[in-house]
This record gives sequence, C-alpha cells and structure tokens, in this order.
Amino acid sequence: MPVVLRVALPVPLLTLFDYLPPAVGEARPGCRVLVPFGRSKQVGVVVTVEAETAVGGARLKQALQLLDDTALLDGELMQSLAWAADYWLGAPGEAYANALPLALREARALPAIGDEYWSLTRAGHSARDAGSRRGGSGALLALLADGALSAQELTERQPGWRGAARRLATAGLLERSERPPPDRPLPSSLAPQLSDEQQQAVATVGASLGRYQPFLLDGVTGSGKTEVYLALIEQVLAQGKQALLLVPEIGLAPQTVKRLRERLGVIVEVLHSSLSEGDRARAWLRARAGSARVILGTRSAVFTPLPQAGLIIVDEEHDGAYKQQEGFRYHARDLALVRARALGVPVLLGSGTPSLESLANAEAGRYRTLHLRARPGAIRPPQVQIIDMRAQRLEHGMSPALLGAVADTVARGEQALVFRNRRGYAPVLLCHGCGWHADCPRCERPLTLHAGRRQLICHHCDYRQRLPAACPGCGGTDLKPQGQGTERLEEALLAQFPQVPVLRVDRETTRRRDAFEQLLDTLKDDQPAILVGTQMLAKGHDLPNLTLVAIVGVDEGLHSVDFRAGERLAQLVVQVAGRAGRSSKPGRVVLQTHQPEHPLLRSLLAHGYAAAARELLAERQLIQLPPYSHQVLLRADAPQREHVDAFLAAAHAALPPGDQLQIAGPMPAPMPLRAGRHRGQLLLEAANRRSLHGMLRTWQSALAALPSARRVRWSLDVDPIDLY
DNA sequence: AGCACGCCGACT
DNA sequence: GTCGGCGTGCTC
Repeated sequence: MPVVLRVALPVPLLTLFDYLPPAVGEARPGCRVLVPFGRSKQVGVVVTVEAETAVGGARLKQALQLLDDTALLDGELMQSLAWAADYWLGAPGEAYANALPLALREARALPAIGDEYWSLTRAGHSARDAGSRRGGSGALLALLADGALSAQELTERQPGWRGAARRLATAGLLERSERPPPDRPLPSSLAPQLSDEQQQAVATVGASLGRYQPFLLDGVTGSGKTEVYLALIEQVLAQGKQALLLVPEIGLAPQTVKRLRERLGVIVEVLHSSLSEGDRARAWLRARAGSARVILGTRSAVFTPLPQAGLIIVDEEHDGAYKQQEGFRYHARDLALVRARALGVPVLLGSGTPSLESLANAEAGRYRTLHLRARPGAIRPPQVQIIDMRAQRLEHGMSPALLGAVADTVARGEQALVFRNRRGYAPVLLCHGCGWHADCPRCERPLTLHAGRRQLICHHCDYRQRLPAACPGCGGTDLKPQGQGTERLEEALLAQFPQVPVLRVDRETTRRRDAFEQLLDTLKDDQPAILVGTQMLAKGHDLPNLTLVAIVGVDEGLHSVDFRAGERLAQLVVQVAGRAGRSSKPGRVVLQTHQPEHPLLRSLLAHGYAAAARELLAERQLIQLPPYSHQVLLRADAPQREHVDAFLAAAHAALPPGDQLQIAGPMPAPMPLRAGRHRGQLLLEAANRRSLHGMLRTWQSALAALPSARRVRWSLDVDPIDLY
C-alpha cells in the first residue's frame, strides 16, 4: 500500500506538503520529520498519513529522516492546533511553529529534561582552597564548595553567574551535569482560611474536575482570586493531574511563581518569551513527560502539552495581551477553552473586569459565573470621587482638588498614585508665535516631547529628533508644551511636594528588566511617597500604604473611534482604582475629567463595573457589534497609498455575493499613515459565525493569488481586538 | 518566508 | 563589460 505523509512546515503557506515516508522508522501523526524543501531542508510535523497524494506522484520527495519514534505532539494537541489554524486562518505550519519551542524545530536529539546542575571539579576544589579567583568567579567557587547546585538555585543566589561559570568551565574548574527533576516535595506553606465565597468557588469548580466546564470567576483586585486558584491547583495535584495557569504578562510572574512554589511544594514550570530557547524546550518537554505538574506562562504557554491535564486557568482573561497581534493571530483565552473541552477539564477565567465577550457567554449560560465580592483584609471598597475639571485653574493638568487629596494623603504618611496613560513630558509641542507643531514625518501625528532627553519622539514608530531650539516655521523661540505626560506630572509634583519622594513608573524609567520591581522595592511601607505612572502601575506588587489613586485625564478614551474604547477605559479605571487601600487602611480614588456627565463614567462610578459592562453590552447588542456579531478585518499597508487602495478594491471585488455579510470599507485605517506606510482596511461583519467562516478560506486563497497582493503587506484578523 | 532566476542602471 | 536592484515564481 502506498503511503504518503502530509506534513506541516514552518512556512506561511496555506497548504500542507506531501512526502514519501523516510527509509527508516514509522512516521505517525505528531512525529517530526526532516524533509527536503525547495533547495533547503526543513523540520516538519506529520499531520496525517494518507494512502495517496493529491499532487502528482512524480513531484513527491522522500522524507530524509524520522526525528521522533513516538509522537512529540499528542492527539489532543494536534487536534487543537488544527482547530486553531482553521479558526484564525493561520497557515497550518505557522500554528505548529507557534506550538513548538524553537529548539524542538531543529533536526537534533531532544534535549535532556533533567535539571542543569553545576559542581566543582577536583581542580575547582583546589582553586577554591587556594582562593586564586576573585569577583564573580571566586563567589561562584565559594557557592559550589559545599556541593552541586541547580541552575535555578544559582540564579537565585548569584544573578549573572553564567559568565563566570563559562570561564571556570573552560579552565576545567567547573562541570555541568543533568539530573532528573527532584521528586522531593518542597516545604509547602499552609493555606490561609478561605472566605465563604472563596470556599464556595473552590467547591463548585472542584465538583467539575474531570469534565469540561467553563467558569467565569468574577472578582475585583484583592478579592482573593489567587487563593482560589491555589486551592484548586492543590486539588488537581492531589489527583495526580497537571494544571496550566496563563497570565497576561510575565511581569506578574516572579511573585506568582514564588507564591505557587511556596504553597504547593512542587516545581512550577515557567514558560514565557524571554526564556532561553533551551529552557523553553526543557519546560515544554517536562510538561509533555508529565513531570511538570504546574505550568505558568504567558500567551504561547497555551500550546503546552498536557497529557495529564486537570485544570486550565486564565488569569485576567480580559487582557488584550492574550491575542497575538502579528503572524498567527490566535487568542490564547479562546484556545484555552477549546483545549479544555478537548481535554475534558474545567477552565477557569478569572478577572475583576471581565471582557464583554465572556460576560455575554456567561449570560447565555455557556459559562458558569462565580462571584468574589468581598475584599478580605480591606475595611471597605475604595470611594470614588469625580472631579469636574471644567473652569478650574489647573496646575500642569492637575486640579486643586486633586492636589489637595494628594497633600492630605502624604500628610498622613500614606502613599498616593497619580495615574496618567501618557508617557513623556507633553504629547504636543506648539509654537505660540505661528501655530506650528512638531509632527512625525512618517506618521503625520504629533511628536511627544521628552524633556529629560531633550528629544521629540513618535510613540507610533519611534522616530526621534532633537528638541529644536527655535520654531522651524517662524524662527520664534516661544515653543509651548501642550498637555501632560507622566514626566511633566512628576516635575510638577516634585515642585509641589519637595519633601516627599516622587517615583515615576513608565516604560522610560523601567527600561531594564526587573527595574519596575526594584523601583517599587525602594518604597518603604510606612513612609509617604507619590507614584506617577502609566498602565504599568495598574497591576502587580502590593502596596499596603497606598491609599489614594488619582486618575488624571481619561477623557481621550471617551470619544475614541474604536468601539472597544469604553470597555477598555472601564477596565483600566477599575484596575487602577483597585490599587488603593488594599490593607487595613481605607482607599480613596479621585477621577479628574472634563465630562463628569458622561454616562459611562457615571454608571461606572455609581454602580461599578458590572453595571457599566451591562450598559456597554446593551449598546453592542443594539447596534450589532461583537460579541453579538462576528468580525474579520483585512488589513493592508504599503509605502504607496495607490497600492493599498488597489489591493483592497480587488479584495472587495473578490468577496462572494450574498447578503449575509456587512462590509465596511475599503477605508483608511484609524491611523492612515504609520512609519511611512499607508494603511487601509476592509471590515467584514456577520451575525452568525458560520456564514462568515464558510467563505473565508476561499477568499483568503483568492487574495493570495491577486497580483495587487504582491505590492502590499496584508493580513486577515479573525475577531480583531482593535481596529488599528 | 526564503530562495533563485531574470532583466535593466552605475561602477571597477 | 559586470555587480546588484527588486519583480516574479516556486516550494510536496
């Protein structure tokens, strides 16, 4: 019987490729094979084994080598990947490329999955006794004098040890070895007493272990979601099963890992993008072997094999970071649901500000909702006060009432957070003489003034120029910064409160990894301080002495063209406000706006997120926007606008006839020019997903074949989360 | 995506 | 006379 392997290759092509089986071994679905491809070689994954090929038999080449005796990707993962590629219109090979760590996409033996250990050689002991090495090398020798240590332990005790290790290993003083991961239960700490609501949530999800059931765990910051996760993971571990915990960004991870490790007493495998490829592959393989019992990771960790799956948790499920925004545009939260169903396990979506999609699913009965209302340890929820900015004298954008609240707070020895979602000194630099303002030549948007660096920077494309001494338009020197960024607020607060430390937290001040944590570590829990910052301050790190959150200017979010702006604004306000008053001291939130009457703000502040979300959902239903309709966005960009227009017109013409689809466009993107490229889009909407999805693959193939497609960069985004 | 082939401008 | 620009086509 003739046998043909249908193989997924890591290329952005919409097809699988057929090969004759390799000379040695039996290639099954899920195995990797090395195949000739064009003039080079590629590692691919066998998707199916067929009796015959659809392409001419003469074109078939033979696979060069079978790389796995048994499937590297199990049946469930293969099935979920196929589903994902189909749903998000990915090239099959790209889905597999996302799932497999880079080190596993090479034609090499699988790395050993033991832990990496380092120890002194005999010569190393002598060198240590002689004390001949100084600095990092000397410290490392001393550290290892009492016996071997794992790479993880070394990183904890001597960050940056690898350089010294390399030098010492070359000198023959150190050696590396692999050991199986220790089975020892690490010392685990006791669980705190759970509140009634927490206990009930744990019991409800616990009763569903062993079968598919989505849950929406609706709990504000500080309501103790993490304790619910921990209790459930404990149950899963007790059954000998694995738990996967997804978090939106790894900034949250160090504390979470520590907490998981201390509480659960097992190794917590961490998977995220800044891990080295070797470590990634090892973690992935340990999950596949079942020796990793708890896996914590960001978006791409949703592709971890889970042969003994017990539970999947998606923390902060509303966070947009779960959607990949380039290449294979999948949504990790949605894929987590699909995998949970395929694996027959419950999936827990946690958030204090659930996405409207998840709320609609809960409403429709597809998810079960669990509420955590109480804030254990907090006396009462923070009080929110609106400050009407109209007709107020502003001090660098801050009203007297806001400054007064900050003054009261620091006078009590407590800490205040001033939130502003704009980096830099001022978003616009204007000439008072002639009206000229500094624009980015590549985006035609105002440049942001960064006073400290004496630069004008484009926040869309990172174009930079020196701050001009005089106006390029009229030569005048009366250049006025318009509006406020965090840098300017920092300056103003420093001037206003010279005796209180003012800390700015944004991407500029936290360039380096860990800088954020280090910066916050300098805060003394019992000392007054003022924090100024962006988005970044919305989560992570407990600040027990923080009692005031002052939100400066969210008005931009109230009239954005993006229909999700309101939802995002509400989520942001609630998340930032949640930073206030987490311990025994009551918190206070002031929100400064020019539009105190805005219905979204009023409902949010009077009745909370749930009520605001209900109103936003009602609006979406009324005008048939997601989640009550389904969207696919075709984006295109090119240096010449005519190329974009021609492609989108051809794409429009290539749509199948029918009245199932609403078509918006072709139209310019909300930012029509970015980094020197003209951008346009075509938006498809349909009330029912099937009628939309049915034609998409055909259309996509037609687009790929268009001559005009060669002159643009284009992509299809299924369920886009923003229209930019 | 890579890679080769192929046909027109400024250089040793 | 050639090096190299990127348009076009192909990968089982």
